[in-house]
Amino acid sequence: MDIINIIQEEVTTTIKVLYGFDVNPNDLIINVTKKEFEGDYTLVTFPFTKLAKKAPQVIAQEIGEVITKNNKYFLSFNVIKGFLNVTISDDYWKQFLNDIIANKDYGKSTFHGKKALVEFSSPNTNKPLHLGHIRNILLGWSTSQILEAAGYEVVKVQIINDRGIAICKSMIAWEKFGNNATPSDMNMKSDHFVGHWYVTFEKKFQEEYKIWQSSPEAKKYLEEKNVKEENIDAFFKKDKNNYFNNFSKIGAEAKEMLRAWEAGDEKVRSLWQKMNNWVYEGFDVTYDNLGVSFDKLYYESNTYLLGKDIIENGLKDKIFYKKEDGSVWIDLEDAKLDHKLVLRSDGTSVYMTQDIGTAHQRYENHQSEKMIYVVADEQNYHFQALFAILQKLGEPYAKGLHHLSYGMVNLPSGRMKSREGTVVDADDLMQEVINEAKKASQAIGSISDMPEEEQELIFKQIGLAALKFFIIKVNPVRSMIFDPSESLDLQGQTGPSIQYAAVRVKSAIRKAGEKYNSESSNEYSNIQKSEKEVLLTLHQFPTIIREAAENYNPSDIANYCYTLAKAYNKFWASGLSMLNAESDEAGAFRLKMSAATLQVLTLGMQLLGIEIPERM
RNA sequence: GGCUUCGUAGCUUAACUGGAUAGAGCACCUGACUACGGAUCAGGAGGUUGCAGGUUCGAAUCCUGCCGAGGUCACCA
Repeated sequence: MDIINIIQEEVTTTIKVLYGFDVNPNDLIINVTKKEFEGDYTLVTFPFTKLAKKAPQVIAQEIGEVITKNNKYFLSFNVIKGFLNVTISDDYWKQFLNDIIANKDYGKSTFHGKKALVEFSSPNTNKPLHLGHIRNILLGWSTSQILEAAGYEVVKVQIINDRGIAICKSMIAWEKFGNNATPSDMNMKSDHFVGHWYVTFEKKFQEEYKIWQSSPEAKKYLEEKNVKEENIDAFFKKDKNNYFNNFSKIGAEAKEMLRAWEAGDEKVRSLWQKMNNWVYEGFDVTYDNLGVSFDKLYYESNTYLLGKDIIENGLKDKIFYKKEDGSVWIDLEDAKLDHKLVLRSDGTSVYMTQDIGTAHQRYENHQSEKMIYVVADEQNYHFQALFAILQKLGEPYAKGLHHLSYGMVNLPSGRMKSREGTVVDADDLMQEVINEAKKASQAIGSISDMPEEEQELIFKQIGLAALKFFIIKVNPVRSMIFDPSESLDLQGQTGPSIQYAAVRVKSAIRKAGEKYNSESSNEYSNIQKSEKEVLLTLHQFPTIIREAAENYNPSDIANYCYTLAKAYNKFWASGLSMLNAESDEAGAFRLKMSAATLQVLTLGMQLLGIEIPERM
């Protein structure tokens, strides 16, 4: 049984006996004792002063005396103000180590049969993935892993935004300027190829816009809009969308293509198919390199009409209302939101309509209690509204919806802007960190004896560990500044330094071989401070996983892994030898503790999508 | 402007959800490989937790008001 539970139980009954009142065991405040004090766990006794009518230090003293007498696991205690510091006996810790080693799933919860669906990535198909997607994908992936470790059956999905004006822009540009070129003709990764035509479209559009700005038509337009001479530049900058919709030739072509697509025009559909397939081919490579996959793909082209029937029904039930112009709305003021449009006056759907439909469809497909949307915080309001609507519709899954919102990734120079060419490409970035890992590794030379292929694999594992850890360690709610040079760091609070701690253990275990009889670890006495710190940290693992799952927060796992690696490194350097231990018991114990650390680090990092190499 | 999220060392960040002297990493300075892998460890310097009030045994954390930064307020997605 878990020592925290034991403390809770003993303290609860002791309080009842000594002072005659009940406390909820879960309300007790029990922390790991701070390093500067003696003890393993600390009970805070301030909250009991009123009911016990005694000073906190008196309560602590009294409780301490009773529980150390009653339970063999409590070796000793000391009291400082309202803090009762309890030292746990070595017997408990030795048993604890045996338990970890015996249970390869230590830290995970047992499967409880509930299902969680996690949506992440969900890119547009007009250009390649970038740094923003990487944060999204890493959060989605690790959240999925964490939920699974917390006992859920997890379905990983993405909805691919494969239709709309954006992809039409790529298509038009390719058709007009592409001369039927293929990605291999231009020696480009196929999603980058499609992105290239998207950029081309924007460039041509801008050129056209620029020329138009000095045309008679533009002059008339400016007069109509009453724009003053000195504001013209700013006006044109802001008015881009109006130009696109009302004047642009190339814009009209793109819009016409979208219409043709919606009408099912065969030529357009086949070009669309071709472009999208190029993009998917490229995405697959990126996903594969990142080490992520999905269980089910949804395509917007199949789902964008969903939801209309739900709106119709809801209209009958008076959940929605119709305005005179025929548009349909919902009043969300009681949810502290405003009125939201759900159908346009011409009867076509908006984003919200589609999302209502897909949520419904997904529940029908998977019956998942939880549905998690990993989407950047710029859409906070949208998801609040969506969830409120589904609530009003009485959807059975409405209470299990969660928006895993995360902050934008900014560069030291500010926000990424495609127009300014500051978007950090996902493929480039991965390549860069892998190269950096390679350089660093070759400088050390510790794996230079290995076959080149194996080395390359390890460089990749290290580089990706650096990138992934750098991003995941930040709490999702915070927007983060991504400094490329810092992400290449392999030392300090980084993925590679955690890998390194684990790799050293592997090396030591290999060398130890059969040197010690594992059973004799039970005879070890006098666990040292640096050993205890590792044990206490190992002990937190199941709680950390549970909390990370509850809070949908992978950064908890990342920070935990670092804490554990750090505690272990400290032990490693403490002078307590494993291979040349003072006794068989000590060696066996330390080896077992190291193996347990390796096991936990491996699982913890796996939850983040990070692998531990054999050597590095 | 309304709503909303965030403000912690020069920089990137943590704090078990109200607990002890706010903990790390980077950068800077000083040390440690004839011990199991130095991508490490030991130590130094660096903080009025944006500001001002309040709540209480106790506040980075909760409340109020300011200040600053992001996001959002489309018949776009």
